[in-house]
Amino acid sequence: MPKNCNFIEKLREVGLRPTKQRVNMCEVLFNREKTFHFTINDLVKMISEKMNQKISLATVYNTVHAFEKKGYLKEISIDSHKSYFDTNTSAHHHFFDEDTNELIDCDENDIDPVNIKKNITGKKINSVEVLIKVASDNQNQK
Amino acid sequence: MPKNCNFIEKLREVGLRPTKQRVNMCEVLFNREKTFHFTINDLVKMISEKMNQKISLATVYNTVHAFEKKGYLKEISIDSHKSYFDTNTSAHHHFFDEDTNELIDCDENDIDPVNIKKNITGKKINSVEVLIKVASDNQNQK
DNA sequence: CAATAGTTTAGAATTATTATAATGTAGTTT
DNA sequence: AAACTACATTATAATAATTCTAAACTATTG
Repeated sequence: MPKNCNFIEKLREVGLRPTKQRVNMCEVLFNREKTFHFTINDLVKMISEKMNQKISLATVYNTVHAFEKKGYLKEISIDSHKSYFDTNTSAHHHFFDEDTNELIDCDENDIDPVNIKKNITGKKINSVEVLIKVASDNQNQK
Repeated sequence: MPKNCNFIEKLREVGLRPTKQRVNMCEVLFNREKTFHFTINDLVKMISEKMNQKISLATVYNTVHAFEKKGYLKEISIDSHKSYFDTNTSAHHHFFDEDTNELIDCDENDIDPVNIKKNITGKKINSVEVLIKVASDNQNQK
């Protein structure tokens, strides 16, 4: 079976029509071993290059947000200038390499569960996320 | 002694000239019991109202960033649309109330230290921050 | 109090994101 | 497989957040 079948399936599941652009986007996003972190700009470049075909910025924004709303992508905000998306949508933690501006998944086993002893009264915890900022050892920190 | 003396001092320490606008800003920012979370927009409004005098957006941006660079303010990014600053610059964790869009400091004693068992090799950990998103109990989560 | 170095300001420029409206296309119907 | 329809894509315009600019202003120094 052609490798795109599952993407077409996936798009249909989510209620999106499997158009050429969206299938290309899926290949860039989901056709990989490891989870993948990207900015919208990264993604536009990668799709244009890999598929050597231009894709409109608006399409990328719309489709990324459609995937996000349906839970196939997750937004991670580092600071006001750096917003990433992650193909790993489960609750998990991140390293952020300040030297390379790279976002790296934290293996579930490499960090102990966060123990919150006291929550805001009357509220339910929806998510707990840890961001660990790292940098080269021999360098002044941010 | 006039209440502004310490702000003038503080500004001088940081290498900023104690102009009228900056002293006003300091009053809004630092003249309070509890730590204070705000967006740039919040701050402009508060200064204008409290001091009943207009202040330029550019001045607020410049001065906030000057304070941030010198370590008197800390940026906290919730998602790409919500960037907050915090007058508590020590490493600490936050609750984010998704109902009210309010950022709340987490008391140091209310959360156990985060235990990171394995770091990226060759890198030094600069900061570890936990963001706990909460919402009203009887409400569908984000 | 004059000189100067740094500051404030309005508005222009820039950047990231979203909206728009015309054109195009996937999927369905015939 | 032609044609229909609903949804997509696109270039561009609009909006929003932030930064830049250059002229007018002000705190400090001598």
